[in-house]
Amino acid sequence: MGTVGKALDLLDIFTRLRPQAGLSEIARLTGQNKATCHRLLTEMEARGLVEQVGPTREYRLGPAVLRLAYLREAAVPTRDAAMPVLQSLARATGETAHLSHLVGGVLHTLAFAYSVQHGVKVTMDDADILPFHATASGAAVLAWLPEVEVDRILSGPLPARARSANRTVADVRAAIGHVRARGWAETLSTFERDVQGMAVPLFDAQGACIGALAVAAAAPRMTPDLHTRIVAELTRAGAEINALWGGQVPPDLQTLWRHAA
Amino acid sequence: MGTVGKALDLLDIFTRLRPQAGLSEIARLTGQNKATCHRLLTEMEARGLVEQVGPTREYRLGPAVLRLAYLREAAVPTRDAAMPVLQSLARATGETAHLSHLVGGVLHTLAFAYSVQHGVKVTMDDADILPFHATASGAAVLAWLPEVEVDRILSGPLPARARSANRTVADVRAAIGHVRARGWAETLSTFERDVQGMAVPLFDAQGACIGALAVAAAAPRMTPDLHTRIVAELTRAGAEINALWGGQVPPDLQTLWRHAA
DNA sequence: GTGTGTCGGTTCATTATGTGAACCATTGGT
DNA sequence: ACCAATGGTTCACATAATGAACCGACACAC
Repeated sequence: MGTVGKALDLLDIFTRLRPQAGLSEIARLTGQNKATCHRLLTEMEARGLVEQVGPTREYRLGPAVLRLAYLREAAVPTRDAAMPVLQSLARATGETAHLSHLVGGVLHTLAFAYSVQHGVKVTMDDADILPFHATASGAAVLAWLPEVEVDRILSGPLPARARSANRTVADVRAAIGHVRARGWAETLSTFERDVQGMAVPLFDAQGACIGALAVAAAAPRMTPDLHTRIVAELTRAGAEINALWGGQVPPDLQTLWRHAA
Repeated sequence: MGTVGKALDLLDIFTRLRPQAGLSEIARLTGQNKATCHRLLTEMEARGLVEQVGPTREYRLGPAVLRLAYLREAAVPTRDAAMPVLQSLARATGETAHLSHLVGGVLHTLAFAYSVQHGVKVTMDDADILPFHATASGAAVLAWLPEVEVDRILSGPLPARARSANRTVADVRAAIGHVRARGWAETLSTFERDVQGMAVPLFDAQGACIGALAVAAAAPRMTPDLHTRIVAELTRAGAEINALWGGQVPPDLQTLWRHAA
């Protein structure tokens, strides 16, 4: 792996639960040498990608990332464009809608919208990581990813949540076939108890799968009627976001969605 | 310079006017070898920091920067915290208020707020770069930056705008003294014609200057009365944002601001 | 006080990694 | 058919990354 990759890997240790970390801690978490970490962090600090804070000299993400994000949204307004669709999807279904993005082999929450209809709702957070093995979004993405990518992802370590749900790689592979034939993915009480997730894939201009649009419903209030309504709204919204993003939906999937709506 | 620094420098070529660029163009703009650029870009693409788009294979900022920005704002909500103050400053003065951040020796717009009072207003954009030599924000930052930093910045090339305004390094150095003695910076029709800017510095928890809060007023409607109102509101808002951010304002500056308000 | 464990940061011999001129294969214009 | 771009690749070479050992500072235990 190149030096730049190592440096960028250091950024992944920052999460919502661990917003900052000391030098030794970072070295321990990444398995890199302390001196190496120090050099890489110093170099990133000079560009504002990370910054040191307080007398403990802990590192955290720096202000430069904000600037880059503004420029990205100005150049390609994925979030701004999708937000209205996401909100109308949440309103139409009465449940939580969310959008996830595939970046570097990991599925991240890009945006979400709640419905005001029910007091009990599935809650989310921006930048959360979604496990492939146990979410509808993950299944939707896997189903339309090239075989080699799927292999690479499934050969990785199974996250704790997937193991506890007794989902093996074979289970996931079997599910992929169903998902592809149906045009959307569904999971029941796997990612979280009492959450029913349904998702459709999103594509880029070259027809490569780059993420998923999903509805996360509170399982106790699911009915056959609500289920069909969600499928209809989800496929419609999926087609809409793909159109807004300039995504190229495979023709067979397009017809599946047309029949679902 | 290290490899990581070179890689991150490549990101700086993306601006609002040039949201994407081809490989050869990037190599030309950065002065790096084409093969080097390609390797660095490929490595950054693997982490989603940049992405390639369309049949031209041009590069642009990738989706990973959004995730990093969410995590940054979640960890240290600079923008969210400052936004209300910025809006009330714009409302109280009837002019445009904006906030800039010093990152990697460059002053970037972090946020801004317009007043609805007048149809003619000074307009801004997120992530814009402010020249030190010809803005109130730049002067405010220079006035409270360590001498060595000031030297480093002023020894750099003068931007075209500063030259056209006939402002030399000596001019700027002289101005710094006045700014420091007064507690706030002011420029008249320098950054843009018919724009009067006034700014106060912002500090981090260690008392280091990290940015500026400014009001950009339409010069034609400036009156002595408005001028004193802006100074009062600006210093009050400056103290407030420094408090919100946990910034340590130098004691002598605190007293200057108290007398101005 | 004196050990013992951290911490952030630095040094420097070793070597892995990055470098870049020259090279393809394509594309688009003349 | 030619030329001048483009994005991307190769490989001998040299620069830049590496990491065990080190430092001084701090905090806690005894």
